[in-house]
Amino acid sequence: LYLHCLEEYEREGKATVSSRALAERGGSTPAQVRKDLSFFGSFGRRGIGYPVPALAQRIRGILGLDRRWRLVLVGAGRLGAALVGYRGLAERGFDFVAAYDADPARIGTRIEELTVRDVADLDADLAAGGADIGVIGTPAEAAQAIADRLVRGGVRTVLNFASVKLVLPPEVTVTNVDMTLELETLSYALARRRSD
Amino acid sequence: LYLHCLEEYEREGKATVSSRALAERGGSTPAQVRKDLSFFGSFGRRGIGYPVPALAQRIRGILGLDRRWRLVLVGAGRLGAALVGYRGLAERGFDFVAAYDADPARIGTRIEELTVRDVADLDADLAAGGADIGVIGTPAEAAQAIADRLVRGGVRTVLNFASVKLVLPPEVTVTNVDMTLELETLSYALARRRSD
DNA sequence: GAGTGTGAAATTGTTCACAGCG
DNA sequence: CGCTGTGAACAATTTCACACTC
Repeated sequence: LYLHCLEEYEREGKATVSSRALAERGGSTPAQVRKDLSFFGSFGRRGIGYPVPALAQRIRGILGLDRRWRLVLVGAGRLGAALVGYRGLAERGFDFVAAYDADPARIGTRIEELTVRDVADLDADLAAGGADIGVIGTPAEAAQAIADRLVRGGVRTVLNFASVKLVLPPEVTVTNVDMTLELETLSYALARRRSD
Repeated sequence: LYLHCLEEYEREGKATVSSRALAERGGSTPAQVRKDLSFFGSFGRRGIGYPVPALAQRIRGILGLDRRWRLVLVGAGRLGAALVGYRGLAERGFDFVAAYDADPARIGTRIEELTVRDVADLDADLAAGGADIGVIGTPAEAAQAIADRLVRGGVRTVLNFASVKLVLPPEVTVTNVDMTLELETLSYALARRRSD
């Protein structure tokens, strides 16, 4: 989040920014900003603030955004296609190198520069040339089996859009994006409002 | 999350479930489960556990999932189309009642049963028949202006897929889903692994 | 005996406030 | 004088442990 704010300031041409300014943009507090940033080192100058481009570059390094990562998509439905087509990801260093599906109607179709491959090829492909991040866009029922195959193929990081908690070894990092859950949270906010 | 676990147990036909079992499925701890559930009341029986269907129904009520909510989509790109087409949302009580876009090439096209309308009609449509939740699938640059118009039209709950922090009055509940942010988090996990 | 509900203890996270530097 | 970096105070959350019930 700090990086996103810093990049805004970069575009505005600001040379330095104070913890107070960062906090206002990021929805935080000045003390919180200073504590968070100090975890990784002393980037600011007293009396001046934080140097915008240098700190942005530093955070990019910390986050590993100074290199490119190889992504494979499994489940090339509309959501998957939306992701592959999203230019913002390539700009940030995330390259989709393959897309897979189990549906014969989808296999062979093109999404941007990728041709959708048969999910049966997944294991062999992973063995041939690895991937850094596996993106799961399959229905919930298929997600766990696909995740297991990704991990067996050497993938240690998974972005999961299926609405199930994946059970994977602890060395695998999983991030879940579950629209159902998000909407249920909003539903709770709406329900609260009505009864108050 | 507890509701999702309970529904799994419901499908399996289990009549009761212990805090320990819920914790294992949900990736939590037994004490945490008991504290969380006790916030809303005493649902369990000592020595037995929690009654699965009754508790699920109770949580649905708490979350407001015992009624239907009206959603409008603004920004009918691939992501938006994927959301409108996702059957899981209708099953949970979330109905898309309209979709809008600014691109003349998209206006008039169909997404499932919806015809994409001109975003210029948004304000009048909201005045005519309200919506509960606004879903923003526009590019980042357009998101704030659309959010303002949604709020002026009476929407008090927003699901935002654009990669910007929306500034809105405090009575409006915003949930952000930002793939870029999620992938950056995974990038950090990958970068950490390499340097350890 | 199994398992909830809950105060009290332990831990974790946030805010304060100020010394110290540019 | 403005603003960071940080220990100390404070607040929130999680875990413990046990009385109580089925």
